[in-house]
Amino acid sequence: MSIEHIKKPLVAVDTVIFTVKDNDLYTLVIKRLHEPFKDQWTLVGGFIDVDKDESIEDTAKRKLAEKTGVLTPYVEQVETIGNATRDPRGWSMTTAYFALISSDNVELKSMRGAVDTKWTKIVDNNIVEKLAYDHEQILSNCLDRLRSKVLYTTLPAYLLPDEFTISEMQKIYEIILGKTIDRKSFQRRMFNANILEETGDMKESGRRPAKLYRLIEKNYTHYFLRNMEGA
Amino acid sequence: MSIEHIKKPLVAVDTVIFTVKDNDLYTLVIKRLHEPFKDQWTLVGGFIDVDKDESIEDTAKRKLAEKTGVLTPYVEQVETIGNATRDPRGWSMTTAYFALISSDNVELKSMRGAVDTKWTKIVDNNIVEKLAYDHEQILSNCLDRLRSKVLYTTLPAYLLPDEFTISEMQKIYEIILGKTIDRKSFQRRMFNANILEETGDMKESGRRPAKLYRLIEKNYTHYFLRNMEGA
DNA sequence: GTAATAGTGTCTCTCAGACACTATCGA
DNA sequence: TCGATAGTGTCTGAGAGACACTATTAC
Repeated sequence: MSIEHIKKPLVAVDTVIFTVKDNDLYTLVIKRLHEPFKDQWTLVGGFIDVDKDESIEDTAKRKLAEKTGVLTPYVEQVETIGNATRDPRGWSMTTAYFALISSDNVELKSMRGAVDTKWTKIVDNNIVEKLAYDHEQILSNCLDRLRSKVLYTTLPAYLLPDEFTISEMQKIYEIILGKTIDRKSFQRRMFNANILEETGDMKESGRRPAKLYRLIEKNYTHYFLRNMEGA
Repeated sequence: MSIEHIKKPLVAVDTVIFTVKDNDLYTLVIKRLHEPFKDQWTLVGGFIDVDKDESIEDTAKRKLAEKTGVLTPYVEQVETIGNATRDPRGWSMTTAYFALISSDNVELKSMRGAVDTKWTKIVDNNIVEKLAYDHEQILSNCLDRLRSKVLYTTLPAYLLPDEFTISEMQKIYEIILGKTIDRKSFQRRMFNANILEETGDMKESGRRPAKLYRLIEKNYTHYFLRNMEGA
């Protein structure tokens, strides 16, 4: 059988991009302009363009750049779903990624009056918008991956600005996990990991000023040997 | 732009199936019968058949069943690689899985004189056969995933027969990790996890007989909160 | 002074590593 | 008896959770 005669599935990429703003976790959704599912919300994604994209991760990054206006600092592949029923147009597959970006760094193209793109708050594992296709399942799986990694990595650092206080870092962890963490335990864990250095400056906040830190290695993720309590 | 005009990539599935026999970890490889890469070894895989396969995981399981003769008890998706250069026939992608099976359960179709399929030993992260495409990279990534999961899960149980001694279980862990584990620590960890029950029988071996155990829940994987020493 | 947040001291508990000791088999 | 493997007792140390205490700011 020659390769030309194989019926090929439709191939897409979808990314769940997370950011944290104030006291909440947000993700970016887009309104579809065409059928199927016209006017419904979806994740950031699209078909692979064999002419434009050198690799599948390029597709993810290109779509993200188009929607957020910046290069996303962290992108991780989560899963690929493919079956006969998820798209009414036929057998289709999608590779799902999740991305993290500091809300300080995101140039909110989407918030500049664009009606077809918006950041939506994640409350109790869900968002108010109904998502088309199986995108709610994908969002849920990406959230699970993020939450489980938060228990044993320093991934949330990608959600912080370049300089931050230890309390701000802890707050990000707490927002993702949806629960509070003991301050002393958190600080001991982070300081022992040797990933932070003091900037020398303090953050003034009206109360006692806090030391500012930055990551010693900007794109390094530390893996701890023990989980934080996940129960 | 209509959906029919999008140029679609080639889509394949490849699986690294592991088994442990005697004192070594093995994986199944296949010799290609056609160009490109005719007569070179590859992983177990093939193109998605949009008519036969309901889902992408079905493809993986179907290909495995064809080659091993049995339903594989554990299959996990690892990654999807897609780019313009990995296949000389054009932009192609593959979703990689790894599978685990007890050497007792595998009906070695491949060993019954088939010259195009064989189990090959993994020594130092590698096999003697050179693999076509980027399959060595895929093998390496699946091995990494397996090794890292062994440090905090009971996944290796899928490599054991239904009834086994705790020493046999430990041996599997040691073979995968390539290092010895303290017996007392290992037993404490497994017994505290509450995943094993005594069968009541003993395994006679010429020396002191050992208690036989089985999994309380056959398809449950326990996740520990702490890693074994991975350093 | 108070309120609020930053920062530290320290006790307890869990569990992994290390390692020694005992038990039970065949020869 | 010995050699080999099975099974257990127990000490140590790392690090997480809990929680109390001190420090520094604005008011």
